[in-house]
Amino acid sequence: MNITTVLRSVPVSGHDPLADAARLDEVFFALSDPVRRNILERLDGEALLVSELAMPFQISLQAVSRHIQILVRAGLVQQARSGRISKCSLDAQPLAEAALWLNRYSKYWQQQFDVLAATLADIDERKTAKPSRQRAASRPALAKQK
Amino acid sequence: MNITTVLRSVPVSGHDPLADAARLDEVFFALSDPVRRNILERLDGEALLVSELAMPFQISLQAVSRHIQILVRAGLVQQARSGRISKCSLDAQPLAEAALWLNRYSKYWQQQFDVLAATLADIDERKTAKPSRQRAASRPALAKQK
DNA sequence: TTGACAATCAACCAATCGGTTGATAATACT
DNA sequence: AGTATTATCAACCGATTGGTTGATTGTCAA
Repeated sequence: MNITTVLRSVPVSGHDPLADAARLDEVFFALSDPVRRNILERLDGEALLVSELAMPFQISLQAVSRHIQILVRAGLVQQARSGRISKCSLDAQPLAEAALWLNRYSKYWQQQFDVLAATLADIDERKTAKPSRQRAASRPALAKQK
Repeated sequence: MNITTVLRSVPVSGHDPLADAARLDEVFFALSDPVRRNILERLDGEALLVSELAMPFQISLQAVSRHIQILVRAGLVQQARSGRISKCSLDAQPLAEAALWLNRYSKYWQQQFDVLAATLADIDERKTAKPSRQRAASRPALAKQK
């Protein structure tokens, strides 16, 4: 694998701002529906058939098929048709672009996590000073969110 | 500030799954338009008037006003009306919910950053072994994305 | 071969989107 | 008082969405 392949595979924005923006439009739009988010969640780890994906929903198979088309359009799902069946698999790469865009604002919620961590630490400190019967679980995992 | 206030201010999903899903719908939909993303970008750091926000666009002020309504609906923008003017300010908190949802897939692009880092390290190693006139800039900043 | 099955296509529907223009409300300026 | 400015409301338009039902395509199986 050469460096060009790697760089092309990495979601660095700026290659083509116009196309990037349009792609972001489609990705965020694809994520704006609970059915489509559920499909993406269930495709995390395993490829599924359209009919399998449609199973839990109360809507028609045709409706689910069109939801999948929207995901394909956004580049989030790939379909491997083999005969009459169509295996759907996840392509998470466009999600990286979306996450990268959102990351611009991480400072805001990072701040909130810091407040939470500080408050928990404060509570922990008070409890340690005057021990009580029930210890609050410390949650470093939350603060690690960066 | 007590712990309840802090917890309520922290974007932990699961308080009300139904409402959370609907909120995510609105947030992701709000992000699916380049005009609205641009507005959010320019509200990062300073509050602006509707007319100031509308300035760079070729569309009517009314159209921009409605884009802002969509952002308000998603909870991303707050408007402080004072007389005939309306200062718009950013509320990034709903973006945290979106980022949290996306974070489920971070393992995929994390993997890609790892490949990039490894490849760059490999290139760096070869260049060090047989020095050449042009060094590739190493980019730990990318790998730090977690 | 015949029929069941997986998936998509096609046409239709009500609702919404993103834009327009025109009217209105509320404030500020001269 | 009269007028310009800021912003929203209202009505309209073409396009799209998300759902439906019905027809079609292609493959597997009895």
